[in-house]
Amino acid sequence: MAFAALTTPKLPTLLRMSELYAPTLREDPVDAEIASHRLLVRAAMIRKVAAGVYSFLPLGMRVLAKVEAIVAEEMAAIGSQEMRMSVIQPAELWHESGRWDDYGPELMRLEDRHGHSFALAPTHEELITALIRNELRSYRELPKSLYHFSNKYRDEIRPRFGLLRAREFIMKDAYSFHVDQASLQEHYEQQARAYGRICERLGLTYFPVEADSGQIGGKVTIEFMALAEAGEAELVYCDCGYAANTEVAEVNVRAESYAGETLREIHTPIEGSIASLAKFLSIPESQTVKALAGCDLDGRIVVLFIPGDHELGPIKALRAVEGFELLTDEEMEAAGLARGYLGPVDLPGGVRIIADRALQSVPHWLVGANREQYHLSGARPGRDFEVDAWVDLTTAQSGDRCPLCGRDLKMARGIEVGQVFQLGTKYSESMGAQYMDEEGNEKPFVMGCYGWGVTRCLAAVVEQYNDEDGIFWPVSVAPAEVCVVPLAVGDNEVVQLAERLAGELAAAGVEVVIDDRDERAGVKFADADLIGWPYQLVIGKRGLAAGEVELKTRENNEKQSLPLEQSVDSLVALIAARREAYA
RNA sequence: CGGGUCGUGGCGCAGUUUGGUAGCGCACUUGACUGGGGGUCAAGGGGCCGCAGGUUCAAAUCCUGUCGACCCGACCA
Repeated sequence: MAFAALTTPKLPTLLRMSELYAPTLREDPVDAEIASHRLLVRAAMIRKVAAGVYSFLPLGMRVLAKVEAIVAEEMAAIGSQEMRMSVIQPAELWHESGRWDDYGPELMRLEDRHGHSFALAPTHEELITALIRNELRSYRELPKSLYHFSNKYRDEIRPRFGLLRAREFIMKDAYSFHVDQASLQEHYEQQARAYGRICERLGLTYFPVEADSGQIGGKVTIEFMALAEAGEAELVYCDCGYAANTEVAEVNVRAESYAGETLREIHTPIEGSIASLAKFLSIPESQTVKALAGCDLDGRIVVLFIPGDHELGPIKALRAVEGFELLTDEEMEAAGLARGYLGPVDLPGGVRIIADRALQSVPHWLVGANREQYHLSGARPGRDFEVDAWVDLTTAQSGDRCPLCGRDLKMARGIEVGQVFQLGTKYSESMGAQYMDEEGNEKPFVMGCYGWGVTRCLAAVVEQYNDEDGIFWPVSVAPAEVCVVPLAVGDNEVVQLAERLAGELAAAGVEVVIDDRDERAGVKFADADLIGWPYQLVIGKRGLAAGEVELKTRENNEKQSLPLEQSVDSLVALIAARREAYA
């Protein structure tokens, strides 16, 4: 089953800089720190409306339209149908799913004049489930996959980095409905492959990574991470293809013993921290064991032990201990725990001990002695203390080993541009969305959902495609493919030739912008470099005298001379080839 | 939510310490020159100094309140 994509760009193929609303800025906006934020504002793609809220100007809009068209094509290719759902949603639906309360202050709420409550949609599971539950009734109609582009609203604690963490943003979200897990699995894999293709067509360097499902729910999930230093997510990856978010990566951690196996106390007149302990004993931090005191949902105290050179993974801790929260200094004192010198031996009664599974292979541990300025070496699980549970607790880091091939993992930062989830029956059960199977039994739909951050991926592309002069867009999403730059505006010959070439390129289907403003060369070059047209066709008296025009490739800033009369043909061929590379 | 910084033409900033005619650069308008990397000269237009109170003969400047923005933090013992 295939559907034509509805969201297709109807973009004029010949733009005039003299007419375009594109107020570029010479200076960086003060509040912009990262390249994408800085350059998208300077290049007149976006303007800030409020914290984390942006408008798109014509240039940004053209890029958006192209991104959406690519996403729409890939959705159509896997049989997902485009629709459009409302952004204002009745509170009742959110009460039904339980998320009116669970979502917390991040959910933007409003009331109408009658006092009825609404949510501004942060996502659309509730609405689509409510939509289909009375109208999609039979197994014969399944599977179904639907998607839409819409604004999403999330009242972030701290919006920042321009489009990367915004309170209003555009997302493509698809939802699928199935009779069983096998059918869901099939579409889930199609969606994941579509996301890979979208990344490639956008020119993004990316990793699909194992991830946590967070507030959306469900267990299986893959995040699509565009690599970028400005990204807020951290991932580990391996040459063998394995990649995972450090928060959930189940990797093999190296942990080591310190000294002999006899239990003995060491006087450590230092500040109670792993770094100072390792320094004091002149050992690597990996030979120490870090203890973290917390409590569970009922307030019962739990002490977690992890290899000293690692950090606690908060998501993993929550999986191991329901409602896990770290104790404050005061709470530790009240519980009689020695802050900075915590250890597993002779803890107060009733305190549970949960240890990272990597420590299972460490026969004896270097740990706190539960009294100020003393540590224990040779503490042996099973002999000196009992571990209640062995689980995976650490945030993955470089130097950990790949769970697939055992090689050392590397770390990178990334921007999460998309995520695919298997929801299962979470929403269909809580919201009573059922279909009738072959035997006439009512069954909850097995659901999947698939989010793609349209505005965020635009920022991700800029993060990967910028230099000191501005942006260099991949041809697939550039606001136009070629900028024709006539120099010497007073010169009729130059101007007329530029108009002719621009017209011929446009007629050949190339998206062209002509910089027909009465500006000096420097201004035109600076704007063209900033905005990031992939190619600049420079026409000036100098070249003309030799019967040549100049082609600048923005990606590498290389310039080449083209014979005037062949320039259109060769540029048309070049653009066709570039499009092919991103198709 | 905690800590910090800041709100002055469209943008970026000075002026606030020590109260007394609201300034600079860019942008904008007009004219002239100029024309291959943000040009030059000349003449212009544009601001209740975030908002609300207060002190004072007089407030961008001092006081109180309020709103907003930005940065750091909010698990990393």
